[in-house]
Amino acid sequence: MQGTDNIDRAILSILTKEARIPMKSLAGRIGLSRSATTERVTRLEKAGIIRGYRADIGQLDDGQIQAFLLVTLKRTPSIGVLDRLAGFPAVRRVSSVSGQLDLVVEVEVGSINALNELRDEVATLDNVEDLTTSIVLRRDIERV
Amino acid sequence: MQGTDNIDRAILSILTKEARIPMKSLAGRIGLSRSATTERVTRLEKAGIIRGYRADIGQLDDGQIQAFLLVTLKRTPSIGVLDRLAGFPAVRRVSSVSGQLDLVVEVEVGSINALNELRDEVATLDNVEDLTTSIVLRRDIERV
DNA sequence: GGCGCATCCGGCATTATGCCGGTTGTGCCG
DNA sequence: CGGCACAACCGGCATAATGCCGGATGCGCC
Repeated sequence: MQGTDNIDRAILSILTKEARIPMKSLAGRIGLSRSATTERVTRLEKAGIIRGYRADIGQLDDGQIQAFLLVTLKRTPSIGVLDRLAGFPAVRRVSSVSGQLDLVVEVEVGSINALNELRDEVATLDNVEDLTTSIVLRRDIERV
Repeated sequence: MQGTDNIDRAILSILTKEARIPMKSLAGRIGLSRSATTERVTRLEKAGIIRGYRADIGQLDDGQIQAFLLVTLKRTPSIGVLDRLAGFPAVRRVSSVSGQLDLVVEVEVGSINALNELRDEVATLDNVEDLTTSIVLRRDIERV
């Protein structure tokens, strides 16, 4: 077994845009048999290179808002921390970019509690320098 | 037809975490028949609520870097602009949050050209106020 | 009542998948 | 050199999932 080669990169590139594509079609596009393709994808999944498959949600329901938590950290957070945050039902997306944490949260209007709980959770991180919560109504968001 | 109800929210919640789940399993979890579930998912896709399905890539190859383009815009960009940017092969993710544009790009080490081309493309947007390109090596990123 | 419509269900033909066994190429070592 | 181990590939068959119907049910409305 070796690392990620060009075929794997092609697979990742396609799956990044069409995660629900049948393995047979994926195989056809990259020029391999179905079984070989499935094998590669499985390997990528087990190796943690493919972390999972997510539906890309465009618009939100009117009955919901999106909240953005922008947090400045002293150092890059561990995967464990990010996974814990991502485990919150309200959390849509977590990204971390060199010392900055960016949460995209979906909350029911009227139940800002979920947002506050999450905010508290984030605040307990030992390396938080600054914490900003901005709430943006759906209409202001064209795409997230 | 009506807007997004609780069943749809359940569907979205599951698909957000397991986009490749078979419709049959999804149906079982939300307590509907397979055909009804498929119908709902199809409706969500056509309505643009589900924009697509993406593989969530964890680690990157050692032979690659990630580059982050942080752009400040005068106004929220149109979906067309974002889609055009997302069409670049190197682009992993595009997000836009109330006037701020955030590109996550994957580029081969040594072929910074792809990054520069993208940077130029972004610079042609008519409402760009500020453009910052930061390049972060893989080791600095625990999760994106 | 009777109509239109959204939503649901089950079934059947088609397609995709999981799971094999078998082949090929490559590096290693006696 | 011959043989071995192993990764990576292929095709095939039983099983599972999907696409695509027809038909039931509930609801608002003229």
